Amino acid sequence: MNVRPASLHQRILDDISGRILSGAWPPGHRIPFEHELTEEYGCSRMTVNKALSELARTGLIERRRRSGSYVTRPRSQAAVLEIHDIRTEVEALGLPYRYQLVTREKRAVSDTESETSGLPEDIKVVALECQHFAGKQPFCLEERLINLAAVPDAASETFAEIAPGPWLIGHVPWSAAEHTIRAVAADARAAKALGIPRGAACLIVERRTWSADEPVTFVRLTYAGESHALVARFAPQR
Amino acid sequence: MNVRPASLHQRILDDISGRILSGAWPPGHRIPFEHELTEEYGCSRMTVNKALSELARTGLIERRRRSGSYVTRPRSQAAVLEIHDIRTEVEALGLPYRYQLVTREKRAVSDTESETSGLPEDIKVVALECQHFAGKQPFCLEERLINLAAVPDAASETFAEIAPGPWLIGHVPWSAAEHTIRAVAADARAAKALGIPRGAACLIVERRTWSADEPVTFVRLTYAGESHALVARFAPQR
DNA sequence: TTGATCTTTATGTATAGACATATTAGAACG
DNA sequence: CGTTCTAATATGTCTATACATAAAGATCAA
Repeated sequence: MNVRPASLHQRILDDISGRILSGAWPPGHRIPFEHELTEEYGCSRMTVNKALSELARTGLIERRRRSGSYVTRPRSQAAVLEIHDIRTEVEALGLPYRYQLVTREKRAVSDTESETSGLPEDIKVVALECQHFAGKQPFCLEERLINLAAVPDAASETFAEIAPGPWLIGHVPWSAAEHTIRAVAADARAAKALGIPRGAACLIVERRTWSADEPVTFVRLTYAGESHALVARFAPQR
Repeated sequence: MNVRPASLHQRILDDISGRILSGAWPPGHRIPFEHELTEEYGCSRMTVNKALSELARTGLIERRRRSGSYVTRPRSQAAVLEIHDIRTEVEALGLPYRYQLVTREKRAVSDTESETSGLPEDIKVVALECQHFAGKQPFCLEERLINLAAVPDAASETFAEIAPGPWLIGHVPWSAAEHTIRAVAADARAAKALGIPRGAACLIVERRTWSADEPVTFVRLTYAGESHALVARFAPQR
């Protein structure tokens, strides 16, 4: 177990979440009032409150004034998907990573692109096509649009040496993102770029990124079907 | 904006996360000490501490004793993937939902199943194969193993009327889950069940579920490629 | 120079008390 | 009987204070 004695509010939190996760306290069950826990643990209300507030923030319990705190009913499975840098993914496989720029052009967003990317039509972008290799094998095809209004520096970057993903992380602050994940059959371009037959299953991850409500970039990553899986974990605590 | 005046610690939290998200405070930047914020906001240290502790818990800042608090460098994009009940997904498309049990047997976990599912070998399970329909079209193929040691009630449930997903939510407490998402070519069984040609691209979502460290269930959901996409959102704060 | 020890400092945890606020059960009233 | 008001109560927020603890820096000794 824990050699280092956990803090008191952490112990309270662990005790309660343990009872919920084990099913001893089913959804809807009213957990003891703060003043009851105060007595049970011989501590002040602030300490109990810290534990319960945290449980409420993570969604394990729900608090109602004047009424008490209740175990929540799990609704939808909310899983946390960690989306890593491609270099990191490749190196985690123990393979040498190589990046290669295929095309780069500065132009306006086309009609159809606007539709798939969610970027407004006619804005100026840098359009990139890149390949990521794991060893000799192509690992991922990247098609990207970068909004020059949001990231003017992108105009003077060639992206010959550095991949746009890591470059953007250094040039744009934290941002909101939306990911769409789906399976498609490889079209001619993807088949050629990934060295797979046309029609083979591919995993596509599309990401739209905003910073301060302004669209920053749209990227479509295409992985050869069997070569890549996304993993998402859900654990109510820690 | 907010009509209801936010609490003070929430305002402090919003101010700081705003400065981080806008890029005003880049990764690595040391944010003011607690005693400085105490003066700036004219409040007690506990209030500032509550805001900073929460920012640290969500990973936006990192706290170092004797040194201060620092804006963290975004490592990987962590996106929240909402995985809904299949009925909900289908009805969100405006289509009538239908569930159908295909096979149900009680048996031990096989060698190969143990490998893919992560369930220990030789434990007793209920093995199910089910279909979910959106209108007339097959929408999703579900293959599931339920650990009878963890969920003894599953032995006496036929699953003819209710799908195992919703049934389990009512019979198992809060749990941890791991999702794996990938694209594969449809094998013969999937092609038949989904009404698509062999080799067509399919999206596979596999979920392993535990409750209190005991494996509960393994499920593989196979969607016809174009018919389904997963969406994950990332917003660092609220 | 190196290593051990002390000091300082910012965060980590906890307390006891205070007042605010939402909500509900019950009382009073029409 | 339904409605309105009131009092009770659990949570929400905040303060002022206290001591613990980890770690950076300074000091001193080998």
